[in-house]
Amino acid sequence: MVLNNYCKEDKVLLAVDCIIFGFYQEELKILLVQRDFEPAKGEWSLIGGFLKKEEDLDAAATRILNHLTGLNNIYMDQVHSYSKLNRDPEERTISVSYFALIDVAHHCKDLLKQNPIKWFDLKDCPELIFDHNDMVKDALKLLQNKISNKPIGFELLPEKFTMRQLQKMYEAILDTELDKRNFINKFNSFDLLKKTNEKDMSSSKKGAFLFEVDEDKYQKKIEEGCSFKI
Amino acid sequence: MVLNNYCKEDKVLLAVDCIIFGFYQEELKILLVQRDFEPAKGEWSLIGGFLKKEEDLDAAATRILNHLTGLNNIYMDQVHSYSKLNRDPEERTISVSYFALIDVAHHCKDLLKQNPIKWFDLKDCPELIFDHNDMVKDALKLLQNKISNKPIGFELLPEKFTMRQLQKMYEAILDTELDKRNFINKFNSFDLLKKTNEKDMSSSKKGAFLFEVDEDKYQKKIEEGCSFKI
DNA sequence: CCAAAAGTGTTACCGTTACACCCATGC
DNA sequence: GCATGGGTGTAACGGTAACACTTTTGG
Repeated sequence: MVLNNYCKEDKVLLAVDCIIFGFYQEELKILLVQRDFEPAKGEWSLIGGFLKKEEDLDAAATRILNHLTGLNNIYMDQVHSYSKLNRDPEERTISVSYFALIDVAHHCKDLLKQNPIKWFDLKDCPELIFDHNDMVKDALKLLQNKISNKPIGFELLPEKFTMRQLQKMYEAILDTELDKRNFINKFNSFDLLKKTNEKDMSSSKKGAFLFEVDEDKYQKKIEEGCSFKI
Repeated sequence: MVLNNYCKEDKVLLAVDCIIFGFYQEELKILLVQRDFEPAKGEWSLIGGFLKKEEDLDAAATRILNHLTGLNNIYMDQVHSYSKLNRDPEERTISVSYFALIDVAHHCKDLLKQNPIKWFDLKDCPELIFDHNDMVKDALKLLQNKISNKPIGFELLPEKFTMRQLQKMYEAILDTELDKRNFINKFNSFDLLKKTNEKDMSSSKKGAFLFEVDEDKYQKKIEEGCSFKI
């Protein structure tokens, strides 16, 4: 058995593609870029780049995201590696996908203007190049799975949010409707949130109380590995 | 924004490492190889190889597995990609891990003799080279997660098996004890198995009926995406 | 005063869990 | 005849799901 029979010629180009999710107007959004170079110039694509010698995959994904959004400390998760022989017609490329959750409000709007990037409703996502549509599907599945077990959804919301926003976010991600009272009861049972004295007045006359994550409790619960099944 | 600024020098070596699970003696097992070359000669390692130009990752994993076990049609799932800068001290290598479920009974014993490979109790797994211990942990987590939602565990068993074997396999994977009656009731509610007229006489005097998967129902249920929460 | 969203508890139902005894047979 | 594992059903419990009315206030 020979395991170390590798050839330098078998080295490949490694790309990182990011499925960037956002949430506003009660919809799950995805950030896409219009390619300004061949092949597939003018078509929509995930935001991506190539792995560099001096970084690992997580660092590459972070760099690519920071470059396009100006944000640091973005929540990210590796999803899958894609390697079909002709997925990139230009050159053999393996791509590792990451999904990212970003708070659209924090996201620097200037960069949106400087770059040919745009938020799309996930439900209204255009045809993407290569196998990027598959990547989006797989990323969504993983997100749905993750959020059903860990309360990572906060990453999509501003620091303070209403219970209704939180619920709508879950509904958008899971593509389902949830009962208002059951949702609140369930979420309160997790004991993760602090009620603030502030109200959001933008969506009703009465106003809705804003909540925020109790970071101490949040960290503790995550470490304990509690179940957050919604 | 420049997305296509890749350099040929950033190409990397891509490895595939397989976490091969088996099940016998009521224990979850893992197949490991003792390295017969430097670096880390003599240490235990996952079974792996390098991606070749003309194949994708799934094909590479299949090839590596077939080479060592002689088996085809092995159940496999990609787990994760590992890319820490110095994970392989010899040369920058990114590794994509796969877990595989194999029926140890079908697995050709000659290959075990020809090669420095050996089955270990997962609980008794030695220190492995590089980040292979992490790979095993991650693979086990994914397996536990998968088997809680899809009935893939059959892949570890011979074609015909007793309910007790099935239960012990779940117990081994999930590292928990299950109630005999509840397990059988639950599993029967999935309506996936056919009772045969044969009995396994090896573990009791009365003998235990052998069951087999009803392939038609199995395929249908998988497609429908039914829940198989144990 | 009315429209529109916020906020709040209780009950019925169903799935999960806990649990014990008889059966068949080889020795 | 007895020790060993095989096979079976029911009842209590707990979590999930269904459900409606009152409150607030800007216009």
